[in-house]
Order: sequence, then structure tokens, then C-alpha cells
Amino acid sequence: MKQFNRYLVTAALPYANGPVHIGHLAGCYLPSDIYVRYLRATGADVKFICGTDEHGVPITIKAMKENVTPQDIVDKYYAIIRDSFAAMGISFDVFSRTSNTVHHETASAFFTNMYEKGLFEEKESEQYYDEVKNVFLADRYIIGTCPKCGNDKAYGDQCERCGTSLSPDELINPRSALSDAVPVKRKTKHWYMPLQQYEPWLKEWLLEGHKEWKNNVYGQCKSWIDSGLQSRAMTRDSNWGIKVPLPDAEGKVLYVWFDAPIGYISATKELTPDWQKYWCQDDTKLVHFIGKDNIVFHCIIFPAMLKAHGNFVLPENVPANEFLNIEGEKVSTSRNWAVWVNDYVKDFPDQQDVLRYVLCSTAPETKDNDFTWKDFQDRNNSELVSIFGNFVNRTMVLMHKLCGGKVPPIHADVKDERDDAVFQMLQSAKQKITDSLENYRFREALSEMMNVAREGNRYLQEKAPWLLAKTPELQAENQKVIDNCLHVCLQLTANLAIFANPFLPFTAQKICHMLKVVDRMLEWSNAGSMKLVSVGYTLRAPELLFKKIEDEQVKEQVDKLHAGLAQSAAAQAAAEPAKPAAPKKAEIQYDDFAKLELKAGTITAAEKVEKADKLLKLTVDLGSEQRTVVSGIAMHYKPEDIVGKQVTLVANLAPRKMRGIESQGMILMAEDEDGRLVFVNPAEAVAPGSNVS
RNA sequence: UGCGAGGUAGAGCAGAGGUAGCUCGUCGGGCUCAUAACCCGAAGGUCAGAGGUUCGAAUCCUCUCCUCGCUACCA
Repeated sequence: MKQFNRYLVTAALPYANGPVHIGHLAGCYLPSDIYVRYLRATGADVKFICGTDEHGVPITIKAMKENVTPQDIVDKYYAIIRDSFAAMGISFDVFSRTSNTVHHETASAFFTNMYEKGLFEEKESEQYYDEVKNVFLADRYIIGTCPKCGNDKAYGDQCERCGTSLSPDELINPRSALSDAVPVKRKTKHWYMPLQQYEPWLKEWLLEGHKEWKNNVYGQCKSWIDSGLQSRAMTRDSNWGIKVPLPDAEGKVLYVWFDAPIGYISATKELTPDWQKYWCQDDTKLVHFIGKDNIVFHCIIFPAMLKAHGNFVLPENVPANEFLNIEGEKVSTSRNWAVWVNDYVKDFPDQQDVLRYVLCSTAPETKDNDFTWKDFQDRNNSELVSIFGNFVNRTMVLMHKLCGGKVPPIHADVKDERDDAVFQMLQSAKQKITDSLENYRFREALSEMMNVAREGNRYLQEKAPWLLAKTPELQAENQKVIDNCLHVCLQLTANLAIFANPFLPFTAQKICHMLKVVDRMLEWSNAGSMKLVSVGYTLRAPELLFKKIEDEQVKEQVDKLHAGLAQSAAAQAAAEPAKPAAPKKAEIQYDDFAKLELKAGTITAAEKVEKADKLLKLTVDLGSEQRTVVSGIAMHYKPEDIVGKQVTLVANLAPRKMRGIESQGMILMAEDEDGRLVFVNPAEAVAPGSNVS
């Protein structure tokens, strides 16, 4: 095993175009914070790095839409994000931002270093340009008609209706998502990093050298490398970002994915003049905490960049988490289906540890997981309150009642095996928790920590000091046994604070306060000790560590979630028509309309098309003939529900094959903002084959 | 379409050839120091489905189904 003398821990740079939600927290900020708090407790030299990622096209677009500058956007969200993390006790050593001067200089220098070594390829290509907004358009910002299914809202990279991946050139009638203008092709030059040249090295370093990485991470990297890497552009046409530091690069900036990870380096520079010690000496253990969407950038592209530059350490591990869903549905910031951290802090003041506990115990370490408010309540009430909080409270109350509020001595003459067993249990718990934390298994570590509290309750139950003190006479007789029991329970409580500290730092502090011990007691090396609280010390009155969460609070949160969703949908619906969305298509003459042959028909049969999520094969009765129509409505209607329905059919549309079935017409559907499809049909039943005009 | 990860008691997870385990929930009992908390016990699973290898498969192989991700600047 390699010996490391210091740690550099990074958490993914959140993108500064919105606040952070609990999925972000569960994905990487909480696990990294737990890891770092543990490392600090062991006395390790560790730096915990994060900051906002403030470049990239989405920010310029958001700025354009809100009619402010990109800088306004990032300033606003930088503050919100920073404060959310601080409130939750995420203990970054530095929380920087990529719009800082230090970062611009660092990223520029990084690029120049690679450029001077001749590590970039220069290539010219033609890209769509929006002449109204004067910007080059990323594929995603070109909208047009899908050549496969005719969806007129396909994006330049993919059609979301039929799932085909596209290139902007394939779109019929492309237009800009920003201005609705018809984009034109313009030549543009970019600098590419030939990733394929790093393949042999990546195979050795990653595939051979890091087989211990998590399955989901290793598997995805392997799949990328095995399928062959390609040159990737490291610059973009934009005026928001870090200028490409070359003379002939007007209007070009570094690709955000080139500049963002360098942000880890810049932030470290900002933190300490000693930054090189952390980044350039190979006895540093660099660990990147990220969500699964970032795997390739952190495991392949950024390491390749570091390798290319040559002066930096490489990540030792990248423990990426999967995603957290909320109440059974994927988090969606645009639909406002999310629990925002800044809201949580307001709604549950002084209960950060509850969220930390719940997110850690359901952390998506191996697969996507679901967060529900009911589960949040259950875990708080039946685990934190009933097991952990209750044990500490029982101990404190009994100690005050039976031992006069002072830490009782331990009497060797009445000490028994059960007392020793607690000591043994602590040793083994320390071992297990340490092992789990070192291997990024935070859920497991947390559950071991809770087991310590469970053991405490069990011990107390078996000793039952309250029975030994039923009457004053009995108590006098048993005082030594009672002393021993509460002495053990108090030491156990102190140990619990050490074990809980990485996960529940606010709670650990409360325990320290009650026990009148200083922060240094929380050092990891003290775990397992039975001499943490001193005999004879007067302790403070017990205070509850956790409080119950009531049904109403849960209901409020669930309602809030749904209200947010509805509000956001309404806001979007209101915003859309306000834009010149209505006359998207050119005006037509009556003759054009008359070319359409529309007929009412009745669906007589419907079945799912195999190997297609969205397609149904329908048979439509037009009175004089039967038509086979393939329609992309499987997501919205079940075959059995629509047989017998009347529909409006474009009867003279040229036939088209889809999934090997010839579709002889098209059914008219109305689609709302959420993508919900509804039949456009005659209000009353008419004879099949009736003309519609 | 391809590739990656996953599918195990009502819920959340462990187990990676040898009679299915943990936490919460449920049910029964005990206790009363404690936030109706704690402790003991029980019920509950054809380990997504089908086939195969093996004396023996949740675990290995093949195929199928489902979920999520990547291929697109969401942790």
C-alpha cells in the first residue's frame, strides 16, 4: 500500500445557475464532508476544496433570458450556494469561484503549457451561428424537425420524441432556440485534445492500476476507453469564460470542462501559498467526490489533462455516487421538483443533522435511491430520536438522578463482564467504522455508529440501574453497581460523539457541551477509550439532541413540493406565449391548407410496436378503407384504452416506414408544455371517413 | 441501437458457490430511567423471469424483461 502524507479532497464544482438541492448534497457534498471530517479527526493534513463553476453557455442563456449580465447570475447563485453549504455544515477549507482572477490565470497558464508542448490539434469546422444574437449555437440550442419521426421540436443533438441521436445538419428547418432565427453556417477554429493518444496510458493507470474503484465508476470508464477515445474540442465560441490565450483566438474561450476542474487547483492556490505541496508532491492522496454524471470528466479527461501537463498528482480515487430521486421522481430543476437546501434550512432550523443523517443513510452509493419525506420522518423519529437521542438522554437523566450530576467513579470490585463487553464492543465498532470510512462506505459506517447507540440502550436495559435504586435503602446497597453502569454509559456517550462527529457534527458539539469536554476529545484516536469524561466532574443538565418531526410538517413539505411543481409549470406556460412563440411557422395561403386532406376516423385496433418505447401501431377505419398508422403516443395512451376512439387523420401524407411498419397517415395531437399529448377529435361522433376542414 | 450500473421480506440496504441476513415498519411479550421512547421474541422472501454449468447457485454462464445513467455543460 502506498503511504500518503496529506490529502486533497475535492467536491464537484456546483454550476452557478441555480441553488443547490438535496440531491447535490447526497451525491457528493455530504460524503466528501464526512470523509474530510473523519480525516481531520485522525489528525491528517487535509484540504477540502470546492467552489462554483461559473462559465459555460447555459449561464449566458439564462442571463439573456433574464436580461441581466452573466456576472449578475453567477454573483447571485454563488452567494446562495455558499450559504447553503455553510448552513449545512459542509466544511470546505475554501469555497472559491471560477470567475476569480487566480483561476483565469491558472487555467490560461494550463492551456498555454499544453499548447506550447504541441498537445492540441487545431481544426476548422463549420458551425451554426445565430446572426440575431451573434453567437455560435451549441447543438442543444438548435431546434428543427426530426428527419426520422417528424417531431418539429427536435434538438440538434437528439430528438426527444423518437430518441434518435442527431447532428444539427440532419435537422429539417433548423432554427435558433434563442432567437428563432434561421442559423447560418460559419467557419470556426478550435483546439482539440486528442484523447486517443492517452489511451495506452489510461489503460495502464486506470484499468490496471485502479481496479479498486467503485463498480459504477470503473465500469463506465472501461466502457469509454474500450470503445475508443476521440479528439475533443477544448475551446468554444463564446464571450463568457476564460479567453483562449492565443493571438488568433478572438471570441473564443476555454471549454467549461477544461476550465472547471482546473478550478480545484486555483481554489487551492487561493487557500494557501503552499498549494504546490498538495498538487505536485506524489505523496498527496487526491480524491474527487462527484455525481455519476461527471465520471468521464473526472476519470478520463481531467487525468489526461493532468498527465499532459505533467506537474500534478493524479486522483487516487473518484467515489462517484448515483442519483437521488425525490418522492419517486427524478429531480428536475427546470420543473422545480426538488428540495432546495436553502429552503430546508429555513423550514427546519437547527436540524441540519437530521438531513445529514437521512441523506447519508439513503445515499445513492451503489444505485439511484429515493428520498421521501415520510422516510425522512421515520428515520428521524425512530432512529435519531428513539435510539441515539434517547440513549444519551437516559444516560444524562439517570446520572443526574442517581449520581448527583457528577461523573461516578468505576469500582473495580463490582465491575463485571457486561461492563467489559461494552469496552470490547467499542473497539470493534471503531475498527468497523474506520474501515468503512476509509473505503468510502459511508452508509455502512453510519449504521455501525448507530449500532453503538443500540448497544448502549441494550446495556442500560440489562443493567437496569433504576431497579437497583427503587428505594433509598436499595440504592445505598447498590450504589457501586449503579456508579459503574453510569460511568460506562457516560464514556459510551462520549465515544458516540466521536463516532457521530463526521456525520452529525452539530450533535457531536451538543454532546461535548453537555459533557463539558473540549473539541479535542473528538479526535479519532480517543475512540474506544473509557477515560474520556473525568470522574467527579459535574455535568450540565440534559438537553434533547433531536426532536420528533410531526405528520403536519411532513405534509407541508410534500405539499410544498407539489405546489412548486405546479407553480413552475404555470410560470413556464405564462412565459412561453409571451414570447413570439405563436407565429413560429411562416404564414400560409388557403391553397396550402387546402392541400391537406383531413378525415375523421375510428381506431379499430392498437398494439405496441416492438422495441420502441413511444410507438403504437394503430388501425384506423375511414369508412371506405382501413389505414395502418404508426403514432408516437405510447407514453400517453395504452393500446386497450384507445380502441374505438375517434381521431382526426391527415389522410394524404406520404407513407413513411417506422420500425419496419409503413405508416399511412398521421393522427393530429395537441401537445402541452409538459409534452402531454391529447387527441384532437370531433366533439361528437361522426361517420368514419368524414372530411375535416 | 450501443455501452455502464442496478433489480434480494412492506420500505431502505448487506451477502458474490454450501440450508437467505441487517435496519426501519408490522404483530406478541417484558420494562418504566427515557422524546409512548427502551429490551426480548415472532411473522414476513420461489433473491426480476427462463434456461444451463455444478453434488449444490441469490452468487458462475446464456437469453429475456424492468429501472437509472452515459452518448447531450444537471450531483
